[in-house]
Amino acid sequence: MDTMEKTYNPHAIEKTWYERWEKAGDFKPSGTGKSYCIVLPPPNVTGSLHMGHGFQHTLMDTLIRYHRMLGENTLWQSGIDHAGIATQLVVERQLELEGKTRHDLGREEFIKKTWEWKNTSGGMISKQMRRMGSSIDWSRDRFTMDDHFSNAVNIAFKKLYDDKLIYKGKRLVNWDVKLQSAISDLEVNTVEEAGSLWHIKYYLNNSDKKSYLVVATTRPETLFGDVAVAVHPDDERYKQYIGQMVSLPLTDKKIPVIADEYVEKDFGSGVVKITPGHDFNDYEVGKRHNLEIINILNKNGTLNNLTPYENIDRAEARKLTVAALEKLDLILKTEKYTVKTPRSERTNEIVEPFLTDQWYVKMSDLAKPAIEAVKTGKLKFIPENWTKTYLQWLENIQDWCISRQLWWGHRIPIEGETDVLDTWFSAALWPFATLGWPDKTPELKTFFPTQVLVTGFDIIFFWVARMVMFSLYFTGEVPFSEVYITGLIRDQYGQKMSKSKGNVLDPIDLIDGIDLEGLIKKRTYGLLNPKQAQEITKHTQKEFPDGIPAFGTDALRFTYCALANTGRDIKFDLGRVAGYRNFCNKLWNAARFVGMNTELSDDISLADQWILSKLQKTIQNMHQHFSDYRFDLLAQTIYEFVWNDYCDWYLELSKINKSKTIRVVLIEILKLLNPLMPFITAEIYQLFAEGNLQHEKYPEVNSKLISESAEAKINWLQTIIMAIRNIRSEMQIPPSKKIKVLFQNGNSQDKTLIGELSSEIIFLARLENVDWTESAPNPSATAIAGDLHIYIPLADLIDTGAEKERLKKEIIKIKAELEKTQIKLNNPSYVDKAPQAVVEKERERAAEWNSTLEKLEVQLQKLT
RNA sequence: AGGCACGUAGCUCAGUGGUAGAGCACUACCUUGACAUGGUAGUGGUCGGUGGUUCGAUCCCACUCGUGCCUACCA
Repeated sequence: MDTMEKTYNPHAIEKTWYERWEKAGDFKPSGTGKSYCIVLPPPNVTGSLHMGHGFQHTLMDTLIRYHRMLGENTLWQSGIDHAGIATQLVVERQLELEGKTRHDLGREEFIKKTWEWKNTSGGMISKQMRRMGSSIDWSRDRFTMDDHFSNAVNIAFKKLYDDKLIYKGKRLVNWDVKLQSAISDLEVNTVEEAGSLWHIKYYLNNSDKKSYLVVATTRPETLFGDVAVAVHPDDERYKQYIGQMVSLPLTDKKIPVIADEYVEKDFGSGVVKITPGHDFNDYEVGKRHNLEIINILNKNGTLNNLTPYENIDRAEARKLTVAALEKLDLILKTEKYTVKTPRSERTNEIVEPFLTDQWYVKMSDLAKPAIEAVKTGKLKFIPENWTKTYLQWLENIQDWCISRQLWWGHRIPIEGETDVLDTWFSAALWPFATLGWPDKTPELKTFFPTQVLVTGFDIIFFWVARMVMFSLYFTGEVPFSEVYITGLIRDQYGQKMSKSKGNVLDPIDLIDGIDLEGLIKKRTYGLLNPKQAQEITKHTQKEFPDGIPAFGTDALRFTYCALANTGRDIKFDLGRVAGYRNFCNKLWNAARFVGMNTELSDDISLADQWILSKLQKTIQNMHQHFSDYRFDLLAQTIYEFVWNDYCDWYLELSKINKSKTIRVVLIEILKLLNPLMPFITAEIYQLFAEGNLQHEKYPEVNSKLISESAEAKINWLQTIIMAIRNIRSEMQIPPSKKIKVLFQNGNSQDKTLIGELSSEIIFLARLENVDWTESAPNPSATAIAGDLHIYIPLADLIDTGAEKERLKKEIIKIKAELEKTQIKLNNPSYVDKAPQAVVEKERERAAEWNSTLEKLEVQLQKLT
């Protein structure tokens, strides 16, 4: 077929297809058949496509395309998340370049500016998603801040409020001092950092300065907010002091010694300072003992006028406090100590417990049905073990702080409120609000509940659980019946891909290729630390001395599928992409070969029967793996069929006898592969068939075409061929050298098949001819296949020494196997207790090996 | 502290209560009639360790050693 290049060129193929599909409306729901819907986890409006997206989108698209080909009414609902904090930070950073803050603009103006940013630079990702081949009906694309969606958010908020599931409360929250906003528990990461534990004297009697209690703390600067010190009620050392007063250092204040079980006797000194305004535990202790709450911080993390260090940041104030205490000789000792520091996921600032008014969703009642849904099997996690993670969190759930002191987001719909809602509040409505809720739209009716959610385990709490709760609450339905949890893509060493590590790969670069210079530029762009940039440049140079070649979308998609194992880490290895690029090339050339052969017979040969039978089993496995979400096995199954069965054997056999089956099977392969590799399959398909591949029906098993006898026969052929090839190779007989093969003995099947398949044997093993013999020619190389002896006369070919070595090697191998088998068979309890069939099979094996061994030994004798 | 994974060939990973697999890498040979992004043949593993159940364990159970992650209020 002269239209096909010799080498597969992804760029040329992928250029035009997507646009064609999109224009033709190929991705719109068909409107007929059973409905199938996946909602896309909405990428952040600030985001660009990273490996995690590429991976998850590929899996979703593969499912979507598969179900579309099953004839289902298929919708992949896409959209973008307004990403409150992330987006606000981006726009603020831009203002910063102009020397402005958002406060210079004012709220209205700032929001306007953010919309402008969204409309010009936001949503870059949808362009990249098209490059990945994601078959999305873009006309249904949604944005969480669209009018309709915002309305849904308001309705949801009001309903929760009216049902008393939303309340406003003054309590300690996690306060991000940089954002100057509350954040939720989930947005706080606890990291272990080197710190100190200061042992501070709190005098019982300030005037004589003799007796004191020792308080151990990691945060001495908060002592200005202390309202008590606490000991364990059973702690004999301190029992006598309970109820007495101590002097708070650096102040004139007297605070009581209280008893509370929260105190661990064995930790530190066994005496804890109680600072209800700045510690979650102390807050609870304070509530139990009716203690005052003193706030000593400003919103920006500096200390306030209740302290001597007004407007000085916490960290600096800590140093000053310690110095002041040291000066008064109030520090008994300072221990090195690993502190669990809460840091904001967004800004990486140390989060402060801070007393403010915030809005909360009461979670316990919402959680119950969400727990039930999983326990009753209405909602299923795949892999199953995530069920436990989900349940554990829901069973211990805390109320959710949903107000944020930001400007970009859904404003809380109540009189006089300036706060906005946590982005995850709107995200929790995603599966039904995108389909039209609260209106009773046809889409909602048709596609909700959806079938499966594909996402990473990192947002099970943030998103999955909350969608389930809200969905059950607002619609009475689970939002999806299955949740497929993917692993996280890491680099080839198992490291998380991150900008600061400089190990990020861009899916688009894997598709289009990138030179070393470009890659380094990308990886080091915007890095503040020049040393870091040097490091990254160095390891990038080492790893990609020639940059990254263009692998094409199909190869990348196939790789993602092949790597989708059941574990939680996926090490991304470029070698795999190259391998699957080669697979594309293999398929391409197989098609080219098929195209070159125009004169095809209608006869069905044994090889045809065999490949058709193998095809049925492949089809069966593909369906099975799709329903199990085993994308890795999906990839493996079709890869093996195409390469090992179709190319290595069937097309080779076809060189003797070309039938139309070579085309038939190729077309079936294209259909099977299309959901994984939409571009190359579409390109090849148009060369062989009319119509649109993605509208074709996904192949179904035709059990009439399964032929165990054809498989057995070809299997026999393969054994014979491989035996001869093995001899050729080990005897160093050049491939170009045509040789003679002689058969001896053999059962009736051997005789029939040799008669039937002699030309195949001659062709595949590169023989001059085959013949039967009464006795082994001497010298000759020998292989035994069951009853059949295969001889290759050596006289004019090679010295007998090599053959003797080869036979010895073979004999050693067989002896080892035989020994294992005999140990088993000599064990009376094995023969007694193991199933009859297993024992029988073992006996047959032993007999066969015995006979083979004997024959090989005879042959070895002859040569010696 | 609790929970969850993982440990199989040099690397990345499948897998099964009954003969241990793939891809990549490696070795040798081959520019044979689609494909050198290829072909053919091969090397390579006491399936983390110990014990138990079983006729039989890489697989099931217990313990153990490593690795990673998640949750949690020891200042």
